[in-house]
Amino acid sequence: MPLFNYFSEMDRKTRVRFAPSPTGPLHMGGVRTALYNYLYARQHGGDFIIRIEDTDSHRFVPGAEKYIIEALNWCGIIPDEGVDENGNVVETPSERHPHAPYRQSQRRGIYRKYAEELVEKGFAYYAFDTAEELSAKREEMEARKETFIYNHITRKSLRNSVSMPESEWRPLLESRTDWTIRFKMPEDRIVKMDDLIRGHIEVNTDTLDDKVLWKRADELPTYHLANIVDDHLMEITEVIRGEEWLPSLPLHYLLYEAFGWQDSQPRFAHLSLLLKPDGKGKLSKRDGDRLGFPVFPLQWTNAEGEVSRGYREDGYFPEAFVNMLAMLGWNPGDDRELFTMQELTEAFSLERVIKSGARFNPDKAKWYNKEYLRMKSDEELTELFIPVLEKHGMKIVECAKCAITAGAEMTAQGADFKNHIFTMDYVRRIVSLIKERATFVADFWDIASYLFVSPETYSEKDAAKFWKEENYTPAFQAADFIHGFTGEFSKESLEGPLEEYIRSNGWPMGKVMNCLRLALVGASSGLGIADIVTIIGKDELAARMKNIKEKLG
RNA sequence: GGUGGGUUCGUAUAACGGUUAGUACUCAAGAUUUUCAUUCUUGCAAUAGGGGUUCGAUUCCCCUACCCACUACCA
Repeated sequence: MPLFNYFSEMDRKTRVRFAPSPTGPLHMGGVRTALYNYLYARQHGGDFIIRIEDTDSHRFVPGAEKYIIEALNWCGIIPDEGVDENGNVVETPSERHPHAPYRQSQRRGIYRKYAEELVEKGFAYYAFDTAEELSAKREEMEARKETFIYNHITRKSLRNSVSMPESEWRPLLESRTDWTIRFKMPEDRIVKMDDLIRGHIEVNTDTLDDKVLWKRADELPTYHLANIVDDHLMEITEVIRGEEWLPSLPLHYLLYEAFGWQDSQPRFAHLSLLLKPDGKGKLSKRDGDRLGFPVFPLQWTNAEGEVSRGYREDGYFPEAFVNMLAMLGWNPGDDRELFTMQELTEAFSLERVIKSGARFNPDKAKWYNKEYLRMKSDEELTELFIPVLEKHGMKIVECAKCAITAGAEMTAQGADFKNHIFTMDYVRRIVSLIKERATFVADFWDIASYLFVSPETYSEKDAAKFWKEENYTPAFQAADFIHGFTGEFSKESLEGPLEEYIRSNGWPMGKVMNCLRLALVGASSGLGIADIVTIIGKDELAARMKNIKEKLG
C-alpha cells in the first residue's frame, strides 16, 4: 500500500531535474544525485533536465558549469533539456512549450514578479535590515548563548514592511537598493510533508525562520524562490535531491501553497549523503587527498592552480564509476552487483534507496573497475593500452610488413626490441594474457613492460633466492632447448616438451623456471615461461640469457 | 543549543513479525599453478543500549546514546 499518492492520479509526464550550482567541480555525491534523477526519468519514460542554479554571483566559478556538463557526459548522463558542454540550450523537440533558458542568471527577469506577488498576498514582506546589522545581532545574541532567528517574534522589532508603517518603508523601498523580500513564516503551524524515501514528516513552523526570497542588490532570487518557481514553470514532477535540503522542505511546501500551486507540486525524495571511508563526517576533497582516491569525476584545476584528481584521469571506466555510485545507497533487492546503465534503468526504484548515509569504499570502486576491465574485449583494451605504450617510448604499428619496409627488424612475433617497434597483434596477444591481472589499463605497463623492453636490473631478493649455479646451469640448457625447439613455436606446443625436458633431466622445475624468469623478467614473477618466450621470440630469449650471464655471472 | 533525519559484520547491503541473520568488498588460511597474479575452497566478523507491544522483534512503539544535515541577502 502506498504511503500517499496525492496526485498519482494526475497524468503528467515525468520530468525531473538536476540543478547544480556552478561553484566548483561536481562532487561524486552530486554525480550520484544526477544519476538517480537520470535513472528515474529513463525508467518512467520522462525527461531529465539540467538547470544551472547560478543565483549567487559571489560564488560563481568560471568553468564550473562546463566541468559539470562534461562530467555528466562522461558518465553517460545526457540531458533531454538543459545546457550542453558548449553552453548551448538542449531541448528535445516536443509539443510542450519551451522551458529555456536553463540558467537562472538568464531567467532573472521572471522571479521578481513572483516575489512581489507573495508580498501582495501577504505571504512575504520587504526587509531593510542590512547583512551587517543582522550578523551583529546574531553575534550579540550568541554571546548570551541565545540564537537569533528572524521569525514572527523578532520581525516585529526589525526593520521591515511588517513592523513599520507604509509611510516609513515605502520611501526606503524607492531610495535603497539593498533590501530583500522575506517569506513570512506562519506562527505555530504544523507542516505535514511526505518524502518518497523517508515517508511522512511533520515540522512546526515556529522552529523555522523568515527566509530571504529575493535580493534587490543582485536583482536575483535566492535558491528557495528560484527553485520553486522554476520547478513549477518547468513542470517538474519529482524533485530528487540531497539530504541537505530536507530542513528547507517545509518552506518549499509553504511556498507552493502560497502560490496556489499545491495541485501540481512535485513529489520529493531526499537522498542521504556520501560519508568518509573512515572516521566521521561527509566525504570531502581532503579525504581523497589523504586516502588516495578521487572525489571528483574529472580532474579539476582551481584558480590557484591546485589540481584535484578525477576518476577519469585515474583510469576508471565510466561504466564502473557509475555502477559503483549506483550501488552506494541503493540495491536491487537481490545479490546482483554488476549493472549496465540500461539494467540500472530497469532495476532502479526510489523505494529501495537507503535512508542512512553511505560510507564510500575506495576498494570497492577498484573492484568494480577490475570487473569492467575483464569484460572489455582484447581489441578495445589494446586500443586503450597503445597510448600508454607510446608514453613509454614504444611505437605500435598496424602490420609487420609496413614496419619492415620502413627499416624495422621485426621478429616473427611482430617485435623489434632494438627500435621498440611492435605490431598491434603483438600487443593484443599480451593484453589477452594480462587483463585478468590488472585493475586499470595503466597497470598493463607495470605488469608487462618486460615484454617490450629487456630487463636492465634483476631483483636482488629473487636473484639471491634462485640464481645459484645448480639452478642456472640447467636454466641455460633449458634456454638452449627452447631455442632449438623445432615444433610450432606456441605456448601450447612448447609447454609440454619443455617441462618434460626439465623433468627428464631430474632438475627442480620451480628453481629452473625461476632462473629463466629472472633472466626474462628481471624478477620471479610474471607469466609462464612458455608464454613469455613464444611472445618475445627466440632471438630475444638468447639476448636476455646472454645479458644475465654477463651481469650475474 | 534548537529542528529534522539516521543507526545490521571494518565497509556496502539482504532478510511478509518466525532464517544456523545471507551476499559482496577488504583481510587471513588452504588448494591449484614453473613464480606472481588469476581461479577455487574455507575462515574472521553485525542487528548501538534499555524498555515496551507480541506466542515470537533486526523488523512495530517509546526512551537513551551516538552519527549526519540544517540553523546566511550560499546552494
